[in-house]
Amino acid sequence: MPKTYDPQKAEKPIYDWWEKKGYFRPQMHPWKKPFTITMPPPNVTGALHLGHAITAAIEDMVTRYHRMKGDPTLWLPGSDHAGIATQNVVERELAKEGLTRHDLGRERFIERVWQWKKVYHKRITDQHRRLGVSCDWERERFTLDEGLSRAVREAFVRLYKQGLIYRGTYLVNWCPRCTSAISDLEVIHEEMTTKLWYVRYPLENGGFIEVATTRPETILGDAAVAVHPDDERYKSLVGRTAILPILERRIPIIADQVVDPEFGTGAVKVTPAHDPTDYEIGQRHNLPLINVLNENGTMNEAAGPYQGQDRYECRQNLVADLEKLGLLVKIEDYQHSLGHCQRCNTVVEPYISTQWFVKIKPLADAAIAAVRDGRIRIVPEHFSKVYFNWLEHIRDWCISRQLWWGHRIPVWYCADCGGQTCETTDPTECAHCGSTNISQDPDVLDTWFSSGLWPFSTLGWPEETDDFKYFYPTTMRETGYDILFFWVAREIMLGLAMTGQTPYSIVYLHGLIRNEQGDKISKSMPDAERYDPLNIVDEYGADALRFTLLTGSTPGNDMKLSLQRVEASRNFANKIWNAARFVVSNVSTSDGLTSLPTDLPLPERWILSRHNRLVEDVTRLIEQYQYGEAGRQIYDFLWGEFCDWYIEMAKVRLYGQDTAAQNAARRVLVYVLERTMRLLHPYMPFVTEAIWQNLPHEGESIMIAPWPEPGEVNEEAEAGIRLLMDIIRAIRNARAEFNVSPQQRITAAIAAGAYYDLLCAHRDILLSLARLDPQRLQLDKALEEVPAQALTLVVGGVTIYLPLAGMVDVEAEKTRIASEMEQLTRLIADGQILLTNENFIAKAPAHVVQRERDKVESYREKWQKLRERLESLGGL
RNA sequence: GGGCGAGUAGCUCAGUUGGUCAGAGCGCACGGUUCACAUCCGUGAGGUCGUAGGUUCGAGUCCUAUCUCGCCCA
Repeated sequence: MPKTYDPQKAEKPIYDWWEKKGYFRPQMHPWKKPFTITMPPPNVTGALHLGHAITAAIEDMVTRYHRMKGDPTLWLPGSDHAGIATQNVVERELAKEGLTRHDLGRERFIERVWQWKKVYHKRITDQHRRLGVSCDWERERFTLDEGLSRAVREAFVRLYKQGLIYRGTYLVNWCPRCTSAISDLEVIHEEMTTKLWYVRYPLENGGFIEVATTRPETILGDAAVAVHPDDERYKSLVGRTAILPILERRIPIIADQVVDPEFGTGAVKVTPAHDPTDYEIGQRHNLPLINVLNENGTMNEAAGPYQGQDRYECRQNLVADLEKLGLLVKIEDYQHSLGHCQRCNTVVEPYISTQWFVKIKPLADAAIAAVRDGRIRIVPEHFSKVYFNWLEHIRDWCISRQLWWGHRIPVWYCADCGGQTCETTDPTECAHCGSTNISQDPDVLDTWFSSGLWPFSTLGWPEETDDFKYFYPTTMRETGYDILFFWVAREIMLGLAMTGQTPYSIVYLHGLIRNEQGDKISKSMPDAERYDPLNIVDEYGADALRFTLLTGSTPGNDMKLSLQRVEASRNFANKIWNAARFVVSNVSTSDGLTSLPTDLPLPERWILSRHNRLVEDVTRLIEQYQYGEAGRQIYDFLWGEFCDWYIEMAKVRLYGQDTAAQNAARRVLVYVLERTMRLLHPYMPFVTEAIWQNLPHEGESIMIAPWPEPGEVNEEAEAGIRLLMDIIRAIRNARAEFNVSPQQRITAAIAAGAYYDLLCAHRDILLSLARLDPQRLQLDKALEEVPAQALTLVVGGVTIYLPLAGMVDVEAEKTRIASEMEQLTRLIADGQILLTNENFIAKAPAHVVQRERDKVESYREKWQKLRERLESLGGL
């Protein structure tokens, strides 16, 4: 084993070997309940970022844990066609060649996207492999696969036939750059400072009414002016007619409750075709829908003289014209939130358009019930509230997109009778009149419609495949909280609607990864490369990145990833690598794992007890979804107990003469390290495999080794070693305080009292770890004579005298002891108060009271010993 | 406007059923070529756990109010 662990060299061969061996494929034992998790499919055109890395780290950790537990474990990978995002990317590529998708035509364009998909898909899966994911690549799926497309088709047809999917002409969110409708969720509201224009509309028969607007170009689509019915200022104007500037259309002045008298002048223009509130006013007052925009954001023929101008160009020109006419009163700064397209950041327009919608209320109600009655548990729990809050106020879901890349809407329109035909197989004639003069809807479905079927479409649904029957419902959905609505809620709704079952029983939500400054990491950041997971893996290793992500965060909380932490994790990998090196160099292959000698010495009983405790705690924490805490405990045990203490104690025995003790140490070193590597394996799969292969072990690979079962805890051994450690620490502390050189062996006299046997038995450990001089260590139950010029340390009933030659000033030592006694007096007094409190004695649990009593008792004992010392030094 | 979360050592953060919970890593200071590891070892300094009340024998841990920051929805 080389002196330094090199992840760059180690990781790739290990991964290839695992994959070749088929360890990622589950064994389907019908009598066992499987653990199933489907991977959130990354967008096929992107690159993996740290969000994917934490997803992979958590899901792989959970997967490896369950696999080792013996559960038939399936982690199913895949990717998403990501309609708008992918189409945008490819269109941008085409633009470089001076082409649009229309130049290629639908079929050739889609071919082009497939080519693109192929390249990026490979890149993403390679990146995932670098992270060590143990997913079953043979079951990998893509949302546009034939099988998944059939699932989409089936889901659409079923919902259509149940009347839960309908087509209608409504105001939708329209992105003029994507020239497509988008759903409410895909609109990003951003607070912005814009202008508020105050415009006077002339009244028929003279006078004016003044309105304020943030979008003057929509004046061209105005159908009315509205005021609040109780607004005294305008009461007399209601029912009269205003004349729209420029177009000179006659529009009514109406009264409606929704008008806010505080906004602007209290009178508002009403543009039913370009504003949701105005749309509702229009419905109530029977106003015409006057659409003034084209799909691409230019003005249409209804805009009169402005036809053909871009919406913002028109705005400018219109305002200039109003000014010329003397109708522009003033312009103010105005702060409000503006909707932007999630994919291209273009300002979204409310736009009248014919689209397909899912009638969401019935689905949402079922999804709410599933979480409310506990069939699905969300971790962390507080996200349930967020989930309910959204589903309770949900609006119908616009699922059609005016794109080419995606699942085409399976509805055919009849040119003869106008009827719609919607079937799971492509129809050749109209279902209503039998005409063959039918044509398919040109639009495609929202990507999230297919993602929403992911937990079962990937397993073969709607076919009753073996996989579907065995693995569905899946166990867990693990993802970032930012797509709780986009994805998780829709999966639950569609899962219940399609399969009658919840798609999983646990939703585990992780937080977002940010940089040191707390910014969301994005491709546009100047130092984005530093946070490219692959660069981090190259520099520190996949294990280091994974361990950092897993232990650096708590569920649902964002994490600022600091590269210093990744470095610390890399150091940890190297630390255990070296611990293994030490163990391997001291054991022979005959030091097997199966049986441990009975009658083990104290340090061995201690580390085994600590290890057993660890197994129990880690298992419990993982079962409670506290993955970070579990990982931290493994770290603390390996570094803080196994390396810092047990290995050091073992050295004393290994290099000593007692062969039985040597043997015990060797066996226990291997036993504990091997089992702890298994605990750590889900967190750091590569280094643990590399180490495990060097240790005596049973089986081919650590990733299919069984998860350790906890054994006995030995309180007595833990107490004994705790005392030894306290004594050693106290001596080291004193040495450092008095600047004794680390290599210098010092004299000590120890009055061990009741612990005489214990200390005698581990005299060599004391000598070695506290660097005492074997010739000048006096160890007795009690000491008859004690040097005056010595430092006194009282540790749990044991008194240690360190005559640090010439360094101890008796007067100073007396003062030090006195002040320590004073401190103890305070602690004893505090304890007394508590112990004389009847309420405390009566109400606190017995073990808490007992602990308090023991504490006070030990303070008293220590105080007494210090007092004796003080007296022997001649008091103060 | 509605909802959610966070405020704990200089920095980044743990602390899940209220009773060794006042912790870790990094940073800092001092000392170290101890035969696994300088990607290391030993020792140390530092926080009245945002603020004010309350519940309780006992509260970073529960309740109320409040301040600051962040996010989501409308």
